[in-house]
Amino acid sequence: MRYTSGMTFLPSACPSGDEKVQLFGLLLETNARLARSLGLELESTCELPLAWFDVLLQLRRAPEGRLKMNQIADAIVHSTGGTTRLIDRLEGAQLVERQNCPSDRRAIHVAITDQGNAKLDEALGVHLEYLEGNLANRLSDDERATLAVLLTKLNRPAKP
Amino acid sequence: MRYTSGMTFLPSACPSGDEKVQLFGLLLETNARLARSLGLELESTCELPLAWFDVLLQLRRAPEGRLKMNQIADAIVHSTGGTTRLIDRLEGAQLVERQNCPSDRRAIHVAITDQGNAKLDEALGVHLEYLEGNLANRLSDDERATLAVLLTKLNRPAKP
DNA sequence: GGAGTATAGTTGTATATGCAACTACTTGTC
DNA sequence: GACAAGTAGTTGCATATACAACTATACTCC
Repeated sequence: MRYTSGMTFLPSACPSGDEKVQLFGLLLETNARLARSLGLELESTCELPLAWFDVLLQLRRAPEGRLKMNQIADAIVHSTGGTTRLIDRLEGAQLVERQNCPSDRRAIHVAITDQGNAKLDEALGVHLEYLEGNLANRLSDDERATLAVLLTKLNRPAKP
Repeated sequence: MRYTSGMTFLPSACPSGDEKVQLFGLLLETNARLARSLGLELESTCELPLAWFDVLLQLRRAPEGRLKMNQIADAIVHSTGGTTRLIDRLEGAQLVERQNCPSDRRAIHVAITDQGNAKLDEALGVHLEYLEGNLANRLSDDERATLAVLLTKLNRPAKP
């Protein structure tokens, strides 16, 4: 390939090199790699899909260890339909249970069970080890703190 | 809820509050939100799924505008089987084409077509506008540069 | 207090993806 | 130069998820 004039590369139609486009691509790629490797790790050592782990973690963090369906859907960024079936599977495995919500009969409380807590503890062990080798390894304490700040800014919902 | 002693919260079995665990969760969540909103945007305005956009972008960045199947699979972080079928769809839409590789008859070159380039230009317009409103909006130039550095460190393959 | 609107969750259906088994080709070794 | 081992890509099958239509319940405003 030869370029006859100047220093531009594919000048006309190539904002693919744009700094923001690259950053966004990097975010997607990094996430995909980490999610995949962690997913394989959890699946092979705990038989726990990453999505299940995510649900259990959200539940543990929640007050009383339970959330409504739509809160889960939002927290794990799934559709409500997808969440229904994901919870079906978790309930089938007895890691969570559905409970009626007395104050709103449309709503469902999803609570983590003892089995779910035990499974989560096991998975957190694996996860922490994973993070030692893949996160703490690569970023210092300060860098991790900075990253957390930046991601938090990015994560805020869009303006109306 | 009351706590009788000290300041710990769910003390025994709760590294769910661990700083690294939180950071990792934040990364997954941020990514999921951004990917979803960009995907909806691209789909509704260009009829281009995010995965297709990703492939086209990788191809444009590649020298000669083409890559082998396994390079694509790696770049977009899919399995090779998944990539085969993704490329099937893109080829069906005439956005890319498969070409034989003369030096290795097992390999396939996937090249972006003129139609593919046109579609990508259209999508990049939408993407850039999206990034204005969702990335440039929230992070300064410096912050974006920092984020790029941190993600790059995170994105490196694990040690053997 | 009843009609209309909004919200929570589920289900039918379509699609996208991963894994494992497979074919075809290449490379290395003796 | 043939056989073993490795690599590139495809395919069968199972599964996970999204979207849209639907049901049931709650809220609002007249």
